[in-house]
Amino acid sequence: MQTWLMKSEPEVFSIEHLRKKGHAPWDGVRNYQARNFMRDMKAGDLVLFYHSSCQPPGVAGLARVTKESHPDPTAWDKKGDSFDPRSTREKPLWFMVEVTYLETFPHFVTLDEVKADGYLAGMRLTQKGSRLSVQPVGRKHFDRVVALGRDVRFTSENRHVLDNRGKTG
DNA sequence: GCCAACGTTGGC
DNA sequence: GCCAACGTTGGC
Repeated sequence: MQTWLMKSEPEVFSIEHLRKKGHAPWDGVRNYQARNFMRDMKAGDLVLFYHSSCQPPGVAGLARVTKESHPDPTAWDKKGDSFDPRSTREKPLWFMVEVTYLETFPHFVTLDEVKADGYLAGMRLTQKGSRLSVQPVGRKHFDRVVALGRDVRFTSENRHVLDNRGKTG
């Protein structure tokens, strides 16, 4: 099983949208590298759902790949924003996968936290100029982000537990 | 809104 | 195949 990170602008499609729908086509990707990574995805692969172009950006939760790559029909929709006349039904150019909602982290793992975490050094996400909307994540990095996201000690309601440690004793 | 860092396009 | 112009991403 491989692990990945996929970016979405929450104003367009957030993890909350995915939660409500249950599953969704990850369509509209128009970058060759990202497309190639999606082609490598297998059903069952796990995905960090990343919110981009928002304040703050960061990893919001987890999803699972539930359908392997198949032609992206939005490339054929002349009226849509993702239309690409080079993609035909006979020779599709763009592909997509289906992702299914797994969980929203109790703690939203911000990009700043990812950058500051020693275990996460070298993640593609934080490398300069890296803009890929679909990218592989090493298993150790993946597990670390999940651990941060699930650690309720870091949630805003519980932050004082850590902040106040030692102040009274 | 700015702009750095890429990626893509198309003339030559 | 080179590269200038243009488009996009996405943090800031």
